[in-house]
Amino acid sequence: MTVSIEAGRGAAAPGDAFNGDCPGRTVLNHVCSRWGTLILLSLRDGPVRFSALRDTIGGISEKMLSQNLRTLTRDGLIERSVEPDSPPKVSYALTDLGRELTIPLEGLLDWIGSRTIEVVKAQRRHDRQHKPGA
Amino acid sequence: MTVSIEAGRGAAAPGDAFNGDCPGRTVLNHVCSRWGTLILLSLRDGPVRFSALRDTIGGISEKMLSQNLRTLTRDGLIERSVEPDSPPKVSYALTDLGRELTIPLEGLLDWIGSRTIEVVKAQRRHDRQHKPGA
DNA sequence: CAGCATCCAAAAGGATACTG
DNA sequence: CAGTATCCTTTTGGATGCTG
Repeated sequence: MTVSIEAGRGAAAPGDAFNGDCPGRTVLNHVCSRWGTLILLSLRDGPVRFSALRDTIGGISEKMLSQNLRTLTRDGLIERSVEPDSPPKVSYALTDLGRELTIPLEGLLDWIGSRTIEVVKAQRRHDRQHKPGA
Repeated sequence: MTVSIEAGRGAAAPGDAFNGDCPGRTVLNHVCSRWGTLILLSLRDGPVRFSALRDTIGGISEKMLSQNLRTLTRDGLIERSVEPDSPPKVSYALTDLGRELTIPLEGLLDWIGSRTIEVVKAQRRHDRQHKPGA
């Protein structure tokens, strides 16, 4: 089995995302999930409240938002804080760990912002060539 | 309903990943899917054959590999080429568009490689505090 | 307001069998 | 080798209703 482990080391690198059994894969899946990236990026400019997140991220349900928020909090990437008011005010913010992560994520977002048009063109080109319709 | 488009702007930016209806969201989902990121990153060092990809990406099934490969090809991010041999040799390579994308993606992978340990620690800390067992 | 629980629909994903 | 097709399981996600 091609599980080449760094000579001598007792364990495979935990951060190896290519290895389906490594924690790194789990982290990748949390961060790079349907909603994870958008949630993290929504927090770039400071703490944001639950309802604001829901409004910022088009199409997310409260259930999914809540669920992802819990996962990312557990991962130490974001932090939850409650102001004991009535009605309650809960906001979420990036931790230092999470903030590091937004650097490549922002690069990804920027790329999408500028290159999506190219992708759409490619899709159309592809569809024309492969569905020579009648 | 509630399709509030940012007032003032003539059209919603196609690349706005925060908007659930924009092509940018679709692109984000293709790139940042369970397998998309790993496939793209597997192609960093040049063309790779189907079976090699399957072996590199731990846990992926042939079905998912094939499916994602088709999607990313349609998006213009990777390119499929066949050497007409018997048995056939098919390989996949990044396009210029796809290569740009690997820059932030690589940043993400690097972060995972170096910070996964911190994430695991955070998870354990969290679990200890929230499951005060007995 | 922020959220969890429940129920149900839809999509992703895996195993297997089969083709050029 | 490099897939496709089919079937079936698992996961994801949404709608709704209820709490502090």
